[in-house]
Formats: sequence, C-alpha cells, structure tokens
Amino acid sequence: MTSPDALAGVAFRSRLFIPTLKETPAGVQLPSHDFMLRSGMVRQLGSGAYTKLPYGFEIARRLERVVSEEMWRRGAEQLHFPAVQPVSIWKEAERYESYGDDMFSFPDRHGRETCFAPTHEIAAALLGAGDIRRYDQLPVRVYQIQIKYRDEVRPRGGVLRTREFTMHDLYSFDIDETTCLESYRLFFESYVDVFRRVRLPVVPVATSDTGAIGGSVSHEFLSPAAAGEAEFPPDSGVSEDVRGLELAHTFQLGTQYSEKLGGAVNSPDGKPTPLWMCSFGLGIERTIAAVIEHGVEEREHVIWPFEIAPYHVNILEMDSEGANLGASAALGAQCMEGGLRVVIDDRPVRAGGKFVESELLGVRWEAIVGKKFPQLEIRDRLTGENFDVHLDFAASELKRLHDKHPF
RNA sequence: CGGGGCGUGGCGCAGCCUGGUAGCGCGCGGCCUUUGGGUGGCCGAGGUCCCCGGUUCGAAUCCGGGCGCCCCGACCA
Repeated sequence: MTSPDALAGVAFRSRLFIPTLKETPAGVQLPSHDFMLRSGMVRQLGSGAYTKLPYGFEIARRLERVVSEEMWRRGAEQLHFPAVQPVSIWKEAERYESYGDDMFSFPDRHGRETCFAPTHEIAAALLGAGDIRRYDQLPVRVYQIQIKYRDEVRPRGGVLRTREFTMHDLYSFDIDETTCLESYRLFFESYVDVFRRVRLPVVPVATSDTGAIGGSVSHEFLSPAAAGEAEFPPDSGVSEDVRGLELAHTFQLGTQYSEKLGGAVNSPDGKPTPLWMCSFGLGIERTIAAVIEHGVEEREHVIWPFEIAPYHVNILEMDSEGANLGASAALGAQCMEGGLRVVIDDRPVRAGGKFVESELLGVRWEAIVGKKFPQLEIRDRLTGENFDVHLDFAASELKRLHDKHPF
C-alpha cells in the first residue's frame, strides 16, 4: 500500500488495491476469516496458505512495529535466523523425532536433508553456544520477526492455523536460574503490553505440558473467543472452561538446550556453567484474527485499534462529482498533522457503497462530506456518537475526541 | 490419519438423480436513471463445467481412477 506516512499525506480510496467482497466465500466458518476475506485483507492460495493483500499486510506490519517497540524498550536486539536449515542440527538436538511430520523437510541438490524451520530454539541455542563466551556478556536477548513453516495436520480457521505464519520469537540467555527468571518476567510483561496496546484481553495460563519446545514452565497467552481451540479455566468462581485463541507462548527452557548443544561460559569463579535459556513466541496473523474476533463479539463490528489501524479517519466524499474533494484533502492533511491517518473515499460510488465499505476498512472515525457542506457529520464507530461540525473545526475536534478517548 | 461434505465465468449458487453441447444473483464494461445506506432499467464482455480414462451417436450429468478445498476429531503460535 502506498504509505500515507511516507507521503506525509492522505490516501485516496480509489487508488488503493482493496478488493472487497459482498458475499462470504464458501466454506468460511469464522467471523475473522469472513471479515479478512471480505475486507480484502487476505486471499487463500492453498490449504493453510494465504496471500496478505496490501491492507492486511499493512496491519500486520503495524503490529510488528508495536512488538518491536516493546522489545526495544526492554533492550532486546533484533536478528534473523535462516528459515532453511540442515536437518542435522535437529537430530543433534534430538528434536527431529518430536517435531517429526510437522516439519517440512526435503533433500537439497546434494542430497543433504534440509528443512523449513518450524521454530528457532535450536538455531538460537547454537548461536549462544558459539558466540556467547563470557559471563559478563549476559544477559543476551535476541529476537526476530520471521516466517515459520509447519506442515500442519489440518490447517483451519482461515489465518488461525496455517502452514506458513509470521511469528515474533525471542530467546534469552542468562548465567543462572535467578537471572533467567528475570528475563522471563521481563518479556512475559512485554507480551502483556503488546496485547494491551491492541486492546485485546488476554489471559496468561500456566501449562505443565510444554510440547515439542521443551522446558519446565510455560505460559500460554489466551484470548477469550468462541473460535478458540484451547480451553482454559476463567477467573475464579466459574466452573465452566472458556475457549480461547492461543496468541503467544512463553517458555522457561532452562539449560536443556545449552547442555545438549554446548552453550556454556565460565562463571566468575571460573567454573563452566551452562547457559539458561527462555524462549517466547507470538503469532502475528493470529493476533490480528483475534482482534477481529474480539471486535465482533464485543460490538459486532471491527475497529482497528489506533496503533495498528491503517487509517483512523475515513472521509466520505458524498458528491459524485467530487465537488468538495479539495476541502476533504485539506481536512485530511490537518488530521495527519494531528497524528490521525486519513483515507478519503473519493470513488464514484453511491452513499450505500461508501458506508458499507467503511465498515470493512475498520476505521474508527467517519467524516461525511455531503449536502450540509461546509457542515460535516462526524461519526465515532467506537461509541456510536455522531454530530455535525464545521469543516474548519473538524480536524481539531477529531483530535480532541481522540485524545479524550483513545482506542 | 479416521469421519463427513464440496469442486460449474472473479464471487455465491442452480442444473447432475431422470445424459441432448450451460443458467441465475452479485461483481465487471457501456448508456440512461438515481444521488446520505450496495437505486432502477437497457445493452455487453466473460466458462477447458477440477484432471485423466471409460460407457454412449452424444457426458457438467453415468462408471473408474486421480488431484484440490472445507468442516469435525487426535496435535500446535
């Protein structure tokens, strides 16, 4: 998508590639899947394989930025592990069997067994083993935002379970259990903050079963949703389990990987000490789907939270001739100065079409430039409030309302 | 992998049982109309009916095989 940030200007709907759908495609079950398809965010290419179209990709990009900011605040450094890896490291770590069929693997041209990485604990552990040499380098916290490949038994729910997905994953290395727990707590909190910033209620649930990743203690971050695959006990008092979407998973790995793969440093007293590791993973597409599911369950429509919304204001130019486009553009520029991103629906379609597609954009504010011009109608889709305001005061009023009640 | 279902213009579907060379709605292009909630009308473009093989004078339709997709279950961000 043409970035309004980069242009320091407003976007014009007529020039955006957002192919919307009137009808729900066949076989769709979930609200998030339906919405993503109809709003032109994604298209399916194959089983568990989705193209992210510009609008969907933009939202993912903004979510990734939010995550990166939380990493930066806590001093984690970004790096990049290869997605294509030799199978040998998986065998060395004794993770080949446990991952088994969930891993895409194939012989390369030389006949070496090669795979698409389903996760990166091993690459991280090997990096630590080779390049963390002194105890005073610790803690080391590195993360990446990268595509994971898993040959899922059964992809489902649109973008909820796919064979290729984007994950934020962080790996921490510490000298002992105490500092390892400090790392755990710190980045556990980073996920709490990420979900808070995208207005998603999430419950961290401790699990004993740490699955194929291994480790002693882990937490799943579950977002309550009917579409959820996981069940968990809700807050005290209720006996029925609640369904939730697992958006992130954090692990205290301890020394198992470093002992197996040789990650150790000499402690201050000169003794070889294995590195203590934690790992953290957060699903990007899944979190976006959860925002939609939550929006639909909460208020029956989707409003992208400020931090990940491509646009905050949709200016609906109602005159089919575009008589007030100049004024709309000027208003858009004023809003942008105030930190609100703007799209102008300048398409030559009827009012109904603009209103319906405004829903699909998930934009919070609608500014309707119509008959009453230069009076505009402002609508807050979050609160349902609407009122008229003169063009000259529209931008400042939007800014004021946003500051008063950010979302 | 076990159990269900589906594959027909871009999308949603009908036709298949009772073989006779394809239809509807949406969308798309043009014109008129309308002009703050997908307006109404006229004209038009667009299809290897998933693939291969078989039966038949003739197959979207019947038979066999294959591929693809969705849903439920066991596993996973």
